[in-house]
Amino acid sequence: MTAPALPVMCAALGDATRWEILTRLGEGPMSASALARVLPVSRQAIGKHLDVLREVGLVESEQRGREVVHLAVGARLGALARELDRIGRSWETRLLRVKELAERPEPDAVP
Amino acid sequence: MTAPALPVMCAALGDATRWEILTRLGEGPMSASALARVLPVSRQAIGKHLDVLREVGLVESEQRGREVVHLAVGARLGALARELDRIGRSWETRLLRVKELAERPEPDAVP
DNA sequence: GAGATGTGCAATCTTTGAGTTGCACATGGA
DNA sequence: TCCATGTGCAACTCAAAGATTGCACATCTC
Repeated sequence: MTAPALPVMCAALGDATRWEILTRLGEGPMSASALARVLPVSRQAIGKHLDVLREVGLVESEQRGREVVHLAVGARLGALARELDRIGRSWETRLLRVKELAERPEPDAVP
Repeated sequence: MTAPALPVMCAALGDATRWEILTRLGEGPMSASALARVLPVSRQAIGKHLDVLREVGLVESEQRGREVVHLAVGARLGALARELDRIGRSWETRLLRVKELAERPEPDAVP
């Protein structure tokens, strides 16, 4: 799967219920019904959240007998983290350059 | 400012227009009106997005004469990235442990 | 001082998304 | 075989979020 756009990835993580789900799935594989027993939402709602998370690669699902178990994919979260870190650094360096220019009184005009 | 909860941070980043805004602000300080001239949304809409971004610390604002200029805060994005990376790693290690147990045929019953 | 530009607040509209209920179907175990 | 459990699909409700328009006020510039 190709990496989804940043806003889509972040939107998938921008919901409290989905974080609850991810936290459980981070501890081990679970079925939608099992999640529904633990969390205060219906199985159908959880199913939709799992769709969203699977869409961006944060969750993988596997048929296991009668049920389907889901699991959180840490590697995908790590990839997102690296990308965000890269962007944050670029903002910082540009900020530094702007400040440097501001503090230098007469930086010479461009030839 | 104390770090906002993860879902809130991610929700702030989970919108395409806000990413547009952040991208511009990452290149240098801009006013809301200047952003509205560049982006295909009204100044008021941009103002609300800036509120959201400022709320989670991704943008800082400064009165400069008649106008208010805004700037993207890379450090905040870096902090989020580190936290996501930490969580992603924890998922991976748990996954490894589960697989280890699964591959070991008879790991002794709990006493 | 007059006009242009930038900002803030409020009311409104519209769409999206989270959540629910209901029903049909498959599958594992007694 | 019967029943409990798990899943999938569809229609519906409801609130929140993105976006717009309109107006009042401040401030820089000519």
